[in-house]
Amino acid sequence: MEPEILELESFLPYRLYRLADAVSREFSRVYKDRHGLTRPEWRTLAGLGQHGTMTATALGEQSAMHKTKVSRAVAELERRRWLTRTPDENDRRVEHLTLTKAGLAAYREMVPLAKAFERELLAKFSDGERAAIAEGLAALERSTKELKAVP
Amino acid sequence: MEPEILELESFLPYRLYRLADAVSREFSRVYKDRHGLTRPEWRTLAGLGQHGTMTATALGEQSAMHKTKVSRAVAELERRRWLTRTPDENDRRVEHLTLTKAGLAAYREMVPLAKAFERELLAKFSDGERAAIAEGLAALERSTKELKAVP
DNA sequence: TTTCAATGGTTACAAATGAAACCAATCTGG
DNA sequence: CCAGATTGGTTTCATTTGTAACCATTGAAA
Repeated sequence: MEPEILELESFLPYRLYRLADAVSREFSRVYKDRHGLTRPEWRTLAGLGQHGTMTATALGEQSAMHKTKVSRAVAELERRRWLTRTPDENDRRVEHLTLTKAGLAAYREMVPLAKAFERELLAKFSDGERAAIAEGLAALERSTKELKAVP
Repeated sequence: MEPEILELESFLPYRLYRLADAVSREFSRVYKDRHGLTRPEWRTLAGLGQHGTMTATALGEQSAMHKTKVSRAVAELERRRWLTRTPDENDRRVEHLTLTKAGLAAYREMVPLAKAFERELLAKFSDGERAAIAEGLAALERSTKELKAVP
């Protein structure tokens, strides 16, 4: 029996990784060039901007980050005075995180840039392609959720 | 005018990154658990297994890795005696990389595992979903190629 | 043919990451 | 009530990564 060959270019994990890397690298310029944020810091800002107040654990779940990443990102944003921590009344292990005025200002400045980035990216496609992207990603996401559920 | 909010969960760069991270993390068990390879090392092995002989530059292009990653991965695989370097006859800066018997054996052992992984992942979807995934990814890839062409 | 730019590849250093240990605080079962 | 397990979050350490500088060689132009 003939030894098999794997075509890397069409291998799903590789394709996804490469795609994400390219898109995400390009988008990182928006927050890196502008404010010198790292990706975890940007996600933290985005999470708090979107939800108002969150705990570190909730942030980690929403934005798919390991708790050490969250911890470090929060520390840095606090150092910049972009967020504050408020201890929970009932459970003193928990802190509630909220953006300060400065943090909120940065968030509001960034949102339109993020949306414009996405819009421009999607503008290149036909309606059919956009639909395929939406359906394809949704299907893949469904399948990775199962991965998490089982282990 | 109302300040805008960005829904992170539906933001394309974030979705792609999360997806790639989940899939690629899961797949990494195949080469990490088995042989303690890093992702660049696995890709190097895959590239050489697929093409027989390549230069480091070609490897970097094919598998979308920065040249330092390639350099380090090659050094490690050489240390394991999974590949050898042959200086180019005409240009002494260039080296041609080839898998040794041991490297080839590892490659051949891994290919079926990789294919099985992909097959199982795709088995969860309907024909329509698989078609959407194929079309959607292809469209996205086309668009990121443009990104590279322009900068 | 000498000089200067470009190319293939490696190395040094700083920053980002992941794993595991850790510290409190809280919850649970006996 | 209290010993052990669990949870929220931080820290430490080793590994991985990215950037930039670097070395050697080759190519191109004057």
